[in-house]
Formats: sequence, C-alpha cells, structure tokens
Amino acid sequence: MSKGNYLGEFEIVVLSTLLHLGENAYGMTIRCEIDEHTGRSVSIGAIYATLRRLERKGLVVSHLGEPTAERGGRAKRFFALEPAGEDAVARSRAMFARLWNDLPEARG
Amino acid sequence: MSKGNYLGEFEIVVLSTLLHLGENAYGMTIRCEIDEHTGRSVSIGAIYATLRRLERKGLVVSHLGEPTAERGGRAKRFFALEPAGEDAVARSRAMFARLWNDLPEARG
DNA sequence: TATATCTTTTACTATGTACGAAAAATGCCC
DNA sequence: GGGCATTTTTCGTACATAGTAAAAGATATA
Repeated sequence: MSKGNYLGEFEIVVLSTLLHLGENAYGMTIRCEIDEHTGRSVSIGAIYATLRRLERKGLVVSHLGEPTAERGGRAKRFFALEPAGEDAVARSRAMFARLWNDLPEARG
Repeated sequence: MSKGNYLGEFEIVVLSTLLHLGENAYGMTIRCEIDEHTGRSVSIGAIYATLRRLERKGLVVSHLGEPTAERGGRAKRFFALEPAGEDAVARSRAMFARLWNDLPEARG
C-alpha cells in the first residue's frame, strides 16, 4: 500500500457504481449505470482498465460467469467490492464531505 | 474544452481549498490548509504542478505579490478561482452528490 | 460456413499526481 | 559586503490514472 494511496476521480466513480449495482455488475452494466447516473459516457475500455487496476489493488474482485447461452456473446466477468474497496470509497467520501460541508450549496 | 474534461481527484481538492482560503492563498498556505483540512500531507511541488495545470485550463489565475520585505523570502504568487473554476468544482460536487446521496452514510 | 451479437482484452496515447532538489529573492549578522 | 539562513517558487523526472479505438473470444442463427 506504500504511502499516499488515494483513489483517482474515476476510480471513485466506478467503485461507487459497484455499490449501486450490487449483483450483476459487469462491464456493460457498469458503463450504462455510470452514464445514467452521472451523464458521463465513457468508452468501455476505460471501464475495464480501471476495474483491472482496482482489482490489482485488492479493492475489487471478479469472476467469470457461466457462459450464459442466451443470445450469443462471451461469458461475462462480474465484479464486486472487497471490504477494502468499501473502506476506500468511504474515506474519499468523508474527505470530500469535510471539504464541502461548510461551503455554500452546489447548484448542480 | 474538448470533450470529457473532468477534474482529477487532487485538482478538486486544490480548487476546493482555494474556496476556503479566499484571499491569501499561495503555495504554502494552500499546502497547509490541505494538510489541516484533510490530513493529507503532500509535497510542495505537487501543489504547484497542479496549480499551474489549473491555470493553463483557465480555472485559476495567479499574480505575483509585492515582494513583502518582512523577514526574507521570495515574492509570493497568489492564486484565485476563476468563475470557470467555481463551476468545475460545483459540477464535480454535484456529480458525487448524485452518486452518494442514496447510499448509507460514510463513517469517516 | 458465414454472419451477427454481446462481451472482454489488448495496445497505445494523453493527462494527472508526486517527489526531491535547484533556483530566486530577501534579511540578518559578522 | 560576503556569507548564511529563510521563505518561496520553479524544474526535471518518474510513475499512476484516464481514455480511445480496434482486435479477439464465444456463442447463436441463417
């Protein structure tokens, strides 16, 4: 873990999205949820690159699902938060809360 | 402004800190305020690099102060938010609010 | 077999984060 | 006035994150 391990901005977004999705969180649904929730449409490669990084850090785990013989398509890789991942989001969230709580409302 | 111009995590921290400091915001006080406010101690070089980037983006302006003949030391460079900078913070803040508002409290 | 569909993986580039040391500018003291 | 301590900024470099476009894997159906 070395010294200053803070999450990047998009890492926070992805982790928070995993919190929302719970069960079937995989590349496509994550991407979709981010788009709907934040209006941010990002390429699928960016999602996977970030997920892989988060997994290397131990904040997320993934497993390949059964090759669902539905309509064609490759087996999905599902992602879930590790406890360390939940902690990391909570820390970032708390930090921004400290930074923002005593400022006037954002008009977003 | 191109397409997806989102602030990096530390950029948000720095801009928010400028909001707190108002008047005499320069390298050292910014660094100090970040440390006190978030418990994050970062090198002075990181602060300046980020400030310079934010200035290139037009989110911040700076001017050299009078070489305050107080105790020795170089003229300070003061930083202040541009309207675009305030907007950028507000947008980031609103985005995280949307992501976090319907999640259970963080225990930070 | 070919083709369409849904998904992941790869390769590459651009941008952001971070540190340590060097440089500038000033005041103080011998 | 020559050095030294002090306060601040700038520079050079290394590494981490963010992002895209295109290729590849795996299955179903014509």
